[in-house]
Amino acid sequence: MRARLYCERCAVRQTSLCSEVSDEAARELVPIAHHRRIPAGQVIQSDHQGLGWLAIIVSGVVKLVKAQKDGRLQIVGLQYPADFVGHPYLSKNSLVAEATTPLELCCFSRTAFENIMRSHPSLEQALYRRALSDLETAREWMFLLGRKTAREKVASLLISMATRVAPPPACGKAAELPSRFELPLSRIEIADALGLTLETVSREFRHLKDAGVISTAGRRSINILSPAMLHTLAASD
Amino acid sequence: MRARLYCERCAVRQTSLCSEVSDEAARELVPIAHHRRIPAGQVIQSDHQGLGWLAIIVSGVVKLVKAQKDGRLQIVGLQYPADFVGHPYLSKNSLVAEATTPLELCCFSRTAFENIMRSHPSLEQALYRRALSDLETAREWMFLLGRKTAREKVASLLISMATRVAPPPACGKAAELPSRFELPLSRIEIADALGLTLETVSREFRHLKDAGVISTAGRRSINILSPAMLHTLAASD
DNA sequence: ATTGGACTTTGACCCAAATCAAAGGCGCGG
DNA sequence: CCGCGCCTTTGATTTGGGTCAAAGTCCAAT
Repeated sequence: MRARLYCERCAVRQTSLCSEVSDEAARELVPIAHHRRIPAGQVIQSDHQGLGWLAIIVSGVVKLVKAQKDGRLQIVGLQYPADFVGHPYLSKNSLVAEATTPLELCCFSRTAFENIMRSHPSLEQALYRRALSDLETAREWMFLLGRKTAREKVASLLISMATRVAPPPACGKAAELPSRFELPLSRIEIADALGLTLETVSREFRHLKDAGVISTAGRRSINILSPAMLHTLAASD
Repeated sequence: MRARLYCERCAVRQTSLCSEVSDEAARELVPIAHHRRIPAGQVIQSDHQGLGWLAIIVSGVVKLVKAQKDGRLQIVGLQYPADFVGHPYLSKNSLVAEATTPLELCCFSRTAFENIMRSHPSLEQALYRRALSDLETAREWMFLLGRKTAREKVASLLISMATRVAPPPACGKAAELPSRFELPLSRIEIADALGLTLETVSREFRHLKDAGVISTAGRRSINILSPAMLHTLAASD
């Protein structure tokens, strides 16, 4: 199984980098991989001067936060298992990446990784494709922020989180919503992702529960009672 | 002058692709370049099945629009002279690119361009960097959509358009706001870029004029009377 | 120069979501 | 098992920006 090529403990799912690069590139990556665990809430890269590392998420969720000095902040990206964290050729980005749940990472030192990238176009291309996919995600999110109502925003985020947190669908099958999943974000974080306040998020959760679309157990468990209704409320075309 | 390498009529400014790739790559690109003019308002790529072309903007502005069937729409990107339009390895994107002003493009057929890209890593890397830069722009924009007030949104967009529409600053100098520039967007387009309505945009223009920050001449000419005040109102940190 | 139509401005009113305020409940450490 | 914080819910009120409506302008084609 090729996923093992990276690193013994990296049971990263099929979609990860391993299946996108040439065998030689993968073989060179193995020895420079190392694991790391990060507790929830910890910042994972301030990344001064291009130092630090790049990583593939093995388990857990990372939020990318853009903040202003006046205290306002907006979550501008969520990275799930198999996603890449950090960018080579770092554009001194003004982002903070933070674990929203306990995290398992498969890390590569930045310089070693960039060296392999230079000699293996397939690796560079794989990252390029990921950047394009991130861009597409960001633009979809821009539509949500600019044009959707609070209700649609919450429904959309629930769908997107449920899809990404669930195990990947069998090859060739469309992704389906799980009937139950764990929220990787608190109410405040959901609000910061959607450009809302936590009170509004809470009220929309209440509405979804009253409408029989979802039910909750504890603070983080969500049951999706009516996937069809949820999709309708999300109004994603 | 290296800019000429691309194509005789491509007086694309210094920042463009030409200065970012190897000489050999640039030499291969020249023969496949061709020019095209596009009137304002015209859609420039629906790009079915990866056909069509990729282009560098020589003059004019392109808006990237994401629309839903219910009529809501959001501008999710603006491309200015020297920017790239379209993505290789096209991720069948759900975007429509449209000229907001008359446009001059330097076009490359998609397949020819991708072939050159495969044999010239410097070209691929240049596009990768552009994608990362687009991503950074998109995330900045997400903050604006999610967390800024109408006034801050309008001020921010004015600054960004004024900066990009102006001639590039002398090497080593910081970009400075021109005292006068032409808006590349109508009021409706500004509203669609900022997640507002055209009425709100109009009212914020009025406020900026009353406050002596800008003045207008005709529908599209803007005079920046107080760049400092404009920056303050934009609240970009 | 005239004129028609689209773009823009302005005004009046309304509503979705923010803000302010106060309980309530989950879960962790003792 | 208990109690204390913090996260979350709920309620009351406010408000920024949206909606609806009407007048005013720019400008391109006649």
